[in-house]
Formats: sequence, structure tokens, C-alpha cells
Amino acid sequence: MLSRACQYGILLLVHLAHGEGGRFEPVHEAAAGLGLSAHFLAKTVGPLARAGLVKSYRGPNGGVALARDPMQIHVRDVVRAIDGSTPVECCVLGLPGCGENRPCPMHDAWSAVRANVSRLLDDTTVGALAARLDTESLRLSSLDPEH
Amino acid sequence: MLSRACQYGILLLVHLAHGEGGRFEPVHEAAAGLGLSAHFLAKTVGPLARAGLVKSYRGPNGGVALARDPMQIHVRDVVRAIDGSTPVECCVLGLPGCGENRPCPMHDAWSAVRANVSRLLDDTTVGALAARLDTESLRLSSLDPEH
DNA sequence: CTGTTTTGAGACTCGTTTGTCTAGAATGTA
DNA sequence: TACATTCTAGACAAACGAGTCTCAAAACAG
Repeated sequence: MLSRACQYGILLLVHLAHGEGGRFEPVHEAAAGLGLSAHFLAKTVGPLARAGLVKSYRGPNGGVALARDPMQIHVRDVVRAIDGSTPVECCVLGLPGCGENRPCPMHDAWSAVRANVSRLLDDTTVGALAARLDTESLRLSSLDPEH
Repeated sequence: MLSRACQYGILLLVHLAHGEGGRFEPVHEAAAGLGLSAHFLAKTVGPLARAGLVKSYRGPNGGVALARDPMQIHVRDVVRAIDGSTPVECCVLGLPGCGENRPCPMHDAWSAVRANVSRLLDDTTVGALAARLDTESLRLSSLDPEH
């Protein structure tokens, strides 16, 4: 569905949105907080920066920070930046060129699912996800439960 | 989403349901009709037969045939037979152990999508898909448009 | 200037999936 | 029996994703 790199990217942005606003946080620190591989997480920073979602800075006190208001960053933006514009975009049955003019037998039903996913990605912002971390007992980390 | 092998399996069953009832059709013939690799399609027959969805017979006049009424074969059965019982079952963000007690920030919204997909797999039968091939201008083949 | 911290880019390994191919076991026909 | 047809199982290679590692460039601190 979403590539691992894309999942890491979303987690990183939500983590940054949940932290202090203007601070540049080193990638390895964010990775430790999220319980992820620092090396692999670092590979997502490039695409995110090129897409204008984060800004990064080298050297001591460097790191990564959000480039925009987290309420203006949609999950769709992250997916597009890392995975490209193709989440669930293709035919369920794998038929090439399946579409309105030459649909497969499941095309209509699958289009409904696709629309749901698309709306979810468009409507959900990184800031909204971060806000829910506080109000509800949600988690971002892959580590052991710390309840 | 669905593995290639699983997609091939669904296409094969719908193709068989669309053909004559009791006939054993050679796999290479079905593959030609669907525009798929015969060797790869053949690898899906084993799991499908073990799951009791098709029966196969060797030798001349042999081949593959549906083992049951196609209206009693759900797409879910094919997915379970080939991919196992895990379509979209996991967390969107990839968090291990994400669930009702320790949800990720997108858990609730994603559960709705998951339920949609699950219902689609459960409600759709191979027979229903085959029936729609006739009434509407649908296609199964990966080959060039034959309009 | 020297050394440390950090990003950035890429090579590399590993496992899974996709796809092709081969050999063998059934099955039917002459 | 001899032979053609077909499934069955598995070996094999190519492609991809995930993840680790290394080296260089930038930035700062002393």
C-alpha cells in the first residue's frame, strides 16, 4: 500500500509537528524517538526536502524541521513526495490500462475504495495527526508499549 | 495490495466461470485467452486446488475446472488460498501491534477503508464477476483492446 | 586550522516476488 | 507398448524493496 519509506516519512513529519516548532532536530534523534533505523529514515529526508515539506541544516545544532505550518501539510503531500502519485491508483486485478473506457469486472467497486483512500490522504493533515497524539492515547513509536 | 499470483488466480477463476461449465480447460489455453504467462499462471493452480476451488486433471482432455458453483466462490476465498489471510490487514503507518488498544493516529480512519475492502472481498463472487462480463462491456484480458 | 556534528548521496547486502524453465508423473490414444 | 498431452513440483535467474554501511560535503566550535 504505502512503501516503508513513505510510512517513515509520515511518522517523521508527525513527530516533528508534535515537537517544538522552530527547532532543527537531528535525524538520529527523531529515529530514536520513533524506534526506527536512523540510516533508513535519513533516506526519506531528501525527497521531503525537495518537495518543500521540510528544511534541513548540516552541522552541530543542525537537523530537520518542518518547512510549513503542519496544518497545511497533507498526508497526500508526503505520499506524493516519496512514493510518487500512485497509491492504489492501479487496477485491483492488475490489468494494464484499466479505466472508465475499458474497465475490469471489479473496476467500479474498486473505484469506491480508491476514492475513500484518496479522500483520506487529502483530508488528513500532519498537524491534525500530531494534535491527536496529545488528546487521545495514541502512539507513533514502534517500540515497546510505554503505557 | 494483491500479489500478482493472486490477481492471476482471480482472473483464472472468472475466466473458467465465464466458459462452459463442466469442461476441463488446459492452463495454457486459459493463459492465452487472458494474455498471461502460462507457466506463471500454472503456479497458481496448486494452491487453488488445495483450497478446493478448482479440480485439475492430467493428460489429453485434461485441464482445470471449477470445483464448485461459481456463485459460491468468493473473491475472498481466492485471496486466502493464494496470498493467505492478510490483505490490508496491517497498519497504514506500519506500526507493529497497532490495534484498538494501542492505535496509531490514523487507525480509526484506516479501519473504515479496511472494512470496505473486506466487505468487497466477501460480497463479490466469481460467478457475479463472470456474469457482468456479458451484460457490460468489460474485459479480463491483458491483451490489446479488441473493440 | 583542526576536529566534531550532521546531512547527502550512493554502494552494498539480503530476502521476497515475479517470471522462466526443466524434469517427472499422470492420463488418454493408437 | 509407444507416444502425445497435461498437470505438478521445484530449480533457477532477474527485479525490486528494505535495510545497513561508507564516504564526502557542509556547518559550527574551539
